[in-house]
Amino acid sequence: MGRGKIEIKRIENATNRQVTYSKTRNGLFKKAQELTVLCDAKVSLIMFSSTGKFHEFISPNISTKAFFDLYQKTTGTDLWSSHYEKMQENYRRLKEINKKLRREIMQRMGGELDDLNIKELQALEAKMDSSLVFVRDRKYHVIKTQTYTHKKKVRNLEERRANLVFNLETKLDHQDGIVDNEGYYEAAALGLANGASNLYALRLYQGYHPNLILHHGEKYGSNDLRHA
Amino acid sequence: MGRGKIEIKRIENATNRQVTYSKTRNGLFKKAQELTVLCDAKVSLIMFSSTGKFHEFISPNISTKAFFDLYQKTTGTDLWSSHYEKMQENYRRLKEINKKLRREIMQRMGGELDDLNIKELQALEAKMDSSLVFVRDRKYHVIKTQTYTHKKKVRNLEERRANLVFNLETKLDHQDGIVDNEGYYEAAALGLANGASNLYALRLYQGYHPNLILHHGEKYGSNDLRHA
DNA sequence: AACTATTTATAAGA
DNA sequence: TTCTTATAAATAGTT
Repeated sequence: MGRGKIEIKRIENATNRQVTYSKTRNGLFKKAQELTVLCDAKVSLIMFSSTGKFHEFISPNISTKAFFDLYQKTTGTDLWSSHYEKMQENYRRLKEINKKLRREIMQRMGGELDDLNIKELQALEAKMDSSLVFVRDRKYHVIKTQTYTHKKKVRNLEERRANLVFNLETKLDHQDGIVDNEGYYEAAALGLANGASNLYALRLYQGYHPNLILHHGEKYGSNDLRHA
Repeated sequence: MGRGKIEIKRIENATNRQVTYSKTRNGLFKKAQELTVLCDAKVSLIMFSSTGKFHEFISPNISTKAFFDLYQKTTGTDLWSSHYEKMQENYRRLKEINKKLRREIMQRMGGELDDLNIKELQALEAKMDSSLVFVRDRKYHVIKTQTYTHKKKVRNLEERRANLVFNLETKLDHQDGIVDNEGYYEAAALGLANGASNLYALRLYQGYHPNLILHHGEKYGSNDLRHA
């Protein structure tokens, strides 16, 4: 409808195409709106131009989501099932892996062993045994490192103590020339006791074996760090 | 547009409303089709009449699903999210659990120990140690059971051997009265050697300790099944 | 974006 | 629903 009739086929002139798109789109939206009001209908009209521009009309008495739900209910289709199925498959696989992991852990915790034969039990025991070696080695390494750090701290603190004692002795010498043991320990405590590691240093100084106080709940006499 | 102008408001006469719906719907579909062709556009037009009747037009160069995907991509909405948010949450939780299980296993295999402190390492070692006890106990139990079964089999086979030897001796006595050791063993082998457990029985009969042949790779002299 | 000649859509009636 | 037709509405080409 216009000055001349046009054939219904793609408009090759891009400008004309764009103008026609714009005019017809408005006409469609107007009609959709009229239909909504006049006939009490629900209309969803979505369009993308050839250049990808997006326009939408939807009857004001319904949301896009509700419209889609209605659409799917009416047509019996399920537009998200493909998405859902893919996820469901992933979920199922994850669950399966989880089950296996749990079983592996349970066995490594000493459960669910009933249907293992001797060979399997031996293999499991061997695995656990060698794993235990890893853990013990690691622990040994950590303790060694920590011990080294402690030793450095101790050295540092002993120096400070020596200085302290020296200063104290010098001072006392200048006062009345007498230094008793109690005074000695008090000075050491004042200088050193401000934290667990310092308590450790203090005890070390007093002649305790380091392993005795590194960790609690250990029997005295075990000198093997691998069993600490 | 018609014989008379009409006001844009709901048509109260149901018949008129239905007729107008039908006519306007056709007009819309025709325009949508024209737009698709003339302007190379993608159009989705879905409508429901006041009586719930459903009609749809969609540009032939795209599927409804693809259209919805395009719609969501363009608008940045996610119409499915509410449906599978719950599932996604479960999925996420399962993944988290899985990660923890893997870590636990890795640690029990002697890996990923770097960021454990001494306390944690000790706890891990203790756990693994006690688990090892479970596995050893189970193995011990299985071996004991198997040994018992073997013993029963051996008893049975020994009876058969005794019969065999008796028959043989009787036969030989009747022939020339001589039975040498080689013949003795041959007879035993004939009667017993038809499988691993029978080999076991045979060796047992020859006076070997069972543990020696139950499992390979063990040092002779270990009599503790818990270390078999 | 406006104009307008012309085509197209459709309201009312059959 | 469909057809007809008078008339309203939409729009192609132009400015």
